[in-house]
Amino acid sequence: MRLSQATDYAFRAVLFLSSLPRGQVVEAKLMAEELKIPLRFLLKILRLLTRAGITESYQGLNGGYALARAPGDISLLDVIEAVEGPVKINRCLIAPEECNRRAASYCPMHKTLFSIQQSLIEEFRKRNFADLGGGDRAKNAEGR
Amino acid sequence: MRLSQATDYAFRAVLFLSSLPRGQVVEAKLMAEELKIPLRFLLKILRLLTRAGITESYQGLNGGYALARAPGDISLLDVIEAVEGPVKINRCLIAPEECNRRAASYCPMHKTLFSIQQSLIEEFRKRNFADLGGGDRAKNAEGR
DNA sequence: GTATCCTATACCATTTTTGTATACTTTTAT
DNA sequence: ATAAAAGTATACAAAAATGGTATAGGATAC
Repeated sequence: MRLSQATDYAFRAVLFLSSLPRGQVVEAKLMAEELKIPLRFLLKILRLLTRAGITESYQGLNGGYALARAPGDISLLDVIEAVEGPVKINRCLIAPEECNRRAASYCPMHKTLFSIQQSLIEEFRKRNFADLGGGDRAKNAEGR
Repeated sequence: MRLSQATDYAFRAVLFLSSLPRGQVVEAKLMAEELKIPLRFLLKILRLLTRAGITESYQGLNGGYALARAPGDISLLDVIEAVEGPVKINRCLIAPEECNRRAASYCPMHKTLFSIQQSLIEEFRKRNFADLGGGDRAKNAEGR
């Protein structure tokens, strides 16, 4: 019942990028040092974030990564799903046929876990990276 | 971000016991067959549940397991904690020194994840095994 | 055209989870 | 008493997931 290390790293990376002036490009090597994340592993994670439209990548000299959207438009859920895939708190919610009693349709356990899962997802959706520390500077930079 | 197979088995076992008349003792072998759980693995899980005061065990001939409390007094959280230990959704919430930025005290990520964790825990605490399917029969058996 | 940066895929090591085996203790019925 | 039927305890093994690395290649600015 725990988020992976990769997701934790992803949070940090997005939080870091959120703290920079909008559009600022940073190379992965710098982020890796700053955030104490193994470079290769961070690169892998950043590719997931890019594929999910959370970050943008720039190849070549002076390349790097930047946020693809405003911090306020990136939720914790977005990052989690980009890295881990959909949030599913139990096996039977992933694939009903894994419920070896084949009881998914009427199993009360099923219904209850689904409901809890939905409220967890909602919690993750509610929080974005402007609400978090990094967002302050970003908000200021966008001039309020 | 998923409950373990062991926890899923534990849910089933408690749900099964909840569906029986109060105090009824059932041997592990029967439960294993009924619920399609490997016997040895189930025994291990039942020991965790017993240690947590959720089930009671009886040794010797005609021994087995029964619920130690009424289904309505057993929450999903009780079972999860018995099997997996405390619910901690991120590493930095387990051991602040694992936050390799040593920023636990002021890190906004930290605060936010903690708050989400608390509401998840609350959800798990709210649901008990009388509310679930098995509880019906149990409630009836206790005569309402 | 080359140095610098990202991309893609495959690989490996470690840890966690799931499941099994072995030896032992408790209890009850005979 | 004692044998059979249960649970207990610990250690071990297999499998899956996770974390991290390596290698080869592609894009871009200068």
